[in-house]
Amino acid sequence: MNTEKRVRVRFAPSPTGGLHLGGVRTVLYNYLYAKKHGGDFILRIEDTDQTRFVPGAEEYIFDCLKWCGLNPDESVRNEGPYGPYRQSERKEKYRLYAEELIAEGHAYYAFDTPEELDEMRRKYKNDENPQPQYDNKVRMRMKNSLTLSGEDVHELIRSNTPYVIRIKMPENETVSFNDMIRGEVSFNTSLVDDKVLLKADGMPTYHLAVVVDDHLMKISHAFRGEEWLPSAPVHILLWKYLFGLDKMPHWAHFPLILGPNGKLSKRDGLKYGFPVFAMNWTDSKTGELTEGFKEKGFLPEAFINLLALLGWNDGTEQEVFSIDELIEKFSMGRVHSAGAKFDYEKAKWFNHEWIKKLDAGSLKERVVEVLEAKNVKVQDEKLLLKVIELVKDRCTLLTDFYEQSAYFFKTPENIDLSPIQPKWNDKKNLFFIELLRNFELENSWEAHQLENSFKEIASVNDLKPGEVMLPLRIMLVGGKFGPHVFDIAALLGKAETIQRVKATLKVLEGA
RNA sequence: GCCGCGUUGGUCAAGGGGUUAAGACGCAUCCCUUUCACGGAUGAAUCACGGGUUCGAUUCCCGUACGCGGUACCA
Repeated sequence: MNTEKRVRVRFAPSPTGGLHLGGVRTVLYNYLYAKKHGGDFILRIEDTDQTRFVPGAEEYIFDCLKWCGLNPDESVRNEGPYGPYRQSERKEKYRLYAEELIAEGHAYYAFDTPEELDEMRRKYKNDENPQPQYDNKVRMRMKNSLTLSGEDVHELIRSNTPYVIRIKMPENETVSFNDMIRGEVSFNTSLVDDKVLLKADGMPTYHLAVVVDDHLMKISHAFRGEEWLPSAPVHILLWKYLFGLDKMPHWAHFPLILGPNGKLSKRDGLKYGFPVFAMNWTDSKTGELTEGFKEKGFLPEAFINLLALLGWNDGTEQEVFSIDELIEKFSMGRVHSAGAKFDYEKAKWFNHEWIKKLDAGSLKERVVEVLEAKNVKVQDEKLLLKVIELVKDRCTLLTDFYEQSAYFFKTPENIDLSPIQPKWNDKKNLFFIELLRNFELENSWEAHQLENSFKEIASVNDLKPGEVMLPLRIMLVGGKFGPHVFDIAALLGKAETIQRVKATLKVLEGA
């Protein structure tokens, strides 16, 4: 195997819809590995299935990667020397290799129609073999260049009979390779089917394309999800036949990210109320919107962090990592081999940690976005920064900034009086009238000063400060939450504070 | 069915022949706080099972069970 070549890794999604958590983690591990080793991260679009073309899906993938900060070094948007980076545009390249395999006896033409394939499956299906494969046991009974005469084959091709090219899996050989995460993995070739390499429309299947492109693009390390492990022997053999095992990239198959039942799916998200895609995705056919982590209020820093730790850790107790720390500390050897169940509670914890960790300046723009989406206008940036600093500890998702800070920028529409109304009395009313008078005379308008005079007036009125602090909070905030009341009043300013107290007092008096 | 990969608290997990089997999330209780959080403390909760190997297995080997993945002219 090539050990000294420049590190080049690739993420090869098929642009068919939303970009899944597991997909982003695959991107991340590829990216981290590339950056750690000073290599290249390539994005290759696997769009060989024309029936599954989804408009906008490719752009969406770029948007997601951009949001995550995992931009490729080479892609359809940033071509390197190994383009094109879209497989549909490389169509012509694959046939040659498929023909080469046939010439060497490693593949064959197959003319079986879909109906004939169905029939074969029906015929051989039984309890012992519920899903018959097109393999060494049946290939000699099918319509292909192994069973037909050379003349017949030529004639069929000449008459434009649709055909595919299948790999001819050897019988009873052991194919093994060394997976960077799992160690040696081996397969008996008799149990693997004769996968289609080139489809009737002339497009390659994933199996051919991945090998050819990894070779042509000089990929040094091929990383992908565990769902690909069963077809690895096909890829290994293709490497052996076409380019030589010594040129083959190093492999690693990442553990799956599981949902409550099996491989995490879009459905799980819907069912259990958490996002599965990186960003919002709208199905163009059904119009169905699937919510993304971004829109749910996740920071990309946290999203990356949580994904990195789902299947990997650095062996210490550290859990919060910046992307630079991840690049520094990542190693394939510490990636788990077992699947990890996604835990949304823990995901939120990561986000909370990142909100607490980031300073107001770095949070600013994203908070403005949240507020403006809810029609809260922010004019005063200095105020905004102070507000963020004051409330960020109590925001788990970015969207929480709305509830936690909107009242600084506009008078609350709903004042929840239920916690104070039952205990409201003349004594408290008098207190607030006096407090208001005091506020009017106050010059410094600073939290400590406000608190001191508040307590003084309370004791003069024979009230415990606690009895009137909650009412003040509700008058200013609208509910039982938020930072220290006097910090709130200080930031609200004299005029606004007085106005809010007056307004609510009026309601309470009227009741 | 067959093939492959897995299996440490509910979840993420460290550890890997001798440990009181870390830590985190979540949960519970308490402290702090006259709100809600943050923070701090404490607690409940784990090596799937059976055989080996060994003086000694959670750790190594083999089975079994279970889970997941694959079994398409989809990736």
